[in-house]
Amino acid sequence: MARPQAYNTQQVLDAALTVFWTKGYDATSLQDLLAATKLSKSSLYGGFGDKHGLFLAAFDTYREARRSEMLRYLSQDSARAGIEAFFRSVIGAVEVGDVSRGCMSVNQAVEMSPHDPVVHTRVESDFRFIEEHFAEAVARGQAAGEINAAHDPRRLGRMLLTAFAGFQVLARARCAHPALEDALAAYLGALD
Amino acid sequence: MARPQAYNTQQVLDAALTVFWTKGYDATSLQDLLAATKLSKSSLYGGFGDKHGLFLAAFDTYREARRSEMLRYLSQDSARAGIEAFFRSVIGAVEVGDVSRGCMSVNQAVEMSPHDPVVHTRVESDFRFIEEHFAEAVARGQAAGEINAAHDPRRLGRMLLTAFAGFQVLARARCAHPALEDALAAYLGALD
DNA sequence: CGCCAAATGGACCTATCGGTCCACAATGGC
DNA sequence: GCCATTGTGGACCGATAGGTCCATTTGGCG
Repeated sequence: MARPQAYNTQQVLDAALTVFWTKGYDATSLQDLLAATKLSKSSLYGGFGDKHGLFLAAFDTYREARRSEMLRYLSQDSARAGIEAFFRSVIGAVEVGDVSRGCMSVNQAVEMSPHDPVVHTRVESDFRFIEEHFAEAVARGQAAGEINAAHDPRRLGRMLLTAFAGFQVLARARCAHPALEDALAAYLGALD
Repeated sequence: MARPQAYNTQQVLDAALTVFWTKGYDATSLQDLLAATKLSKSSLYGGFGDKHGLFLAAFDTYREARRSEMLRYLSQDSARAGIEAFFRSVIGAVEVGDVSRGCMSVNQAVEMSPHDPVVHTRVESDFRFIEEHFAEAVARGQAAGEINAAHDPRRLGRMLLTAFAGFQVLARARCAHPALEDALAAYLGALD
């Protein structure tokens, strides 16, 4: 019973996500969101509570998508090649679209995490996830003889996490590809 | 002739800087700035043009201070120890104050650089500065036998730049010290 | 067919946003 | 001591921020 909702929740979240990801939270106005989602104000507030609620919902779909994307890269046969491919995908994302969006978790680590405990928790969780899966990939690479077994996998995982965050910042600032390729080469060398 | 200005420009810039650095550009309101600087609106607009102008002026004092700080660390006798000390200072800044501020250039690479060409230019310049001085320090360390001479200094400089940005992001997100110490150890290992 | 409950459109609200303006205050030169 | 000039306080501005409210629509179920 009752009137069925006229919008597709996932489509709305995707549209909202694009705006939040590109412009950040504060710089995104309700107007921007209404224009992007084609929702009416009441539908937005009825369906998602408020701007912050919509943000969290959109952010969560982003997080989930990015996590599985990372796992897809890392899960290839060669763990070392997986790590390389993952970073190369970050480099490749620099020129997509007119604005480089970087990684939303990194962006939010900078923008909201310091002042918003709810966002902070999510960002922390994302970073832990990244670190752990890097460490696991490193261990796998070591077992396969692709990565120097003298290194502590957790240490390298933590190094790669900082590398990841740094790459995403430089990507958002439209850093030139060669610089990132050079850095990547150095990181891969550090695995030897 | 004419009435003398009642405020100290540098003090005002420092006060404004603290707010912009902590909260970011968009989240900082005129009210915040007037409260922090104790200026009247007309003095602020008369002296700095507008919010954006004040931001740029404050940002520039920040950039200059941070550049010389970096050089101070790197210029010690052992280039390798200088690099280590520099990164350790980033780690040490995590717990200062109630909000971790990170590096304003990194923060602005995320917040404004994608949409603001003027800020973008400054951020790019800062990153180039950091990369170059890392590379130079690496070369110096190689000449002194502290760093493996087989590495390309520019590559390592670029790696350390990504490391720097990553550290600052994690610092702003209040990442725990041990994780950053581990990452630093891995980076230092990569210099061997 | 008619009723109920949820979804919707859009008017409306207050607070605050960044910014302008002008009357007045304060000084150094004459 | 007065004038020219710059600095300052605060009233004022339109635009927009995020958010609420209610009348209307819409569809499934009895």
